[in-house]
Amino acid sequence: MRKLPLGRKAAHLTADKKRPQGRQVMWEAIRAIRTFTIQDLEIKTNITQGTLRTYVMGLQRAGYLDRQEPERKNNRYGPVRWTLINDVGVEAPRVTRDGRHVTQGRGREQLWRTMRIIGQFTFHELAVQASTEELVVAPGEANFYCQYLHRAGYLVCMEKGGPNKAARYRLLKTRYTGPQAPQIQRVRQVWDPNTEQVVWTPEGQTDE
DNA sequence: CACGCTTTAGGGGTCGTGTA
DNA sequence: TACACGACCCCTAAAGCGTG
Repeated sequence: MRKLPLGRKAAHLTADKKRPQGRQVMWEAIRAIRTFTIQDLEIKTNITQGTLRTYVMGLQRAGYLDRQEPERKNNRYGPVRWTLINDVGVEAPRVTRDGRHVTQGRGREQLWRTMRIIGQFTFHELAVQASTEELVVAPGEANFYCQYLHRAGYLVCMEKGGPNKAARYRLLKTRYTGPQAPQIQRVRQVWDPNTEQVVWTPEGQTDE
């Protein structure tokens, strides 16, 4: 039995429905049992204690969990018990191990949401509309995202781009698959986390 | 149980080149 | 000139292991 590869796995691998991964599984288990020890979670999720611990600590520091100090008996401490005190729903909170909320991915989320709201746009317009006080979306980033969503069939081109003129795109209503923004992965394939499908690859086949 | 270290990949962005 | 597009870089999340 060889050790599994270390490190983070690609999104399209971890999103396998049969083996939903990591944070979401832990969060669902926590919501199900409300008060628990790390051992309880380990039994319920089959996830190693170290991984459970990092997430539990992050949740505690971010205010989702309450920690009850272990009782001391026979000079030994019992296991720490944790209680869910801030249940925010089915989506697992994204926190670091020191309790900060993760902001990565917000840019794409804002672009995706904005596309749906404004309907049609050039990448310049999209970047402006998607920008907030906390996070300014760079036009280049909006452009990049548009290109890939166009290839993947989410966007149709209303007017071709040209000199001094950015292409105008429209989001197909039927291709709004859900609130989670499609991701462009390192390998340049487009992954839709809503449908859990690869919707475009550089090799060209987009349909399954 | 807390914490530090390591590894791999994702997110976000810049930059260079080709082109109309 | 401004857009299209690919190559590359930096930071860090996620997951695991080891140690005090």
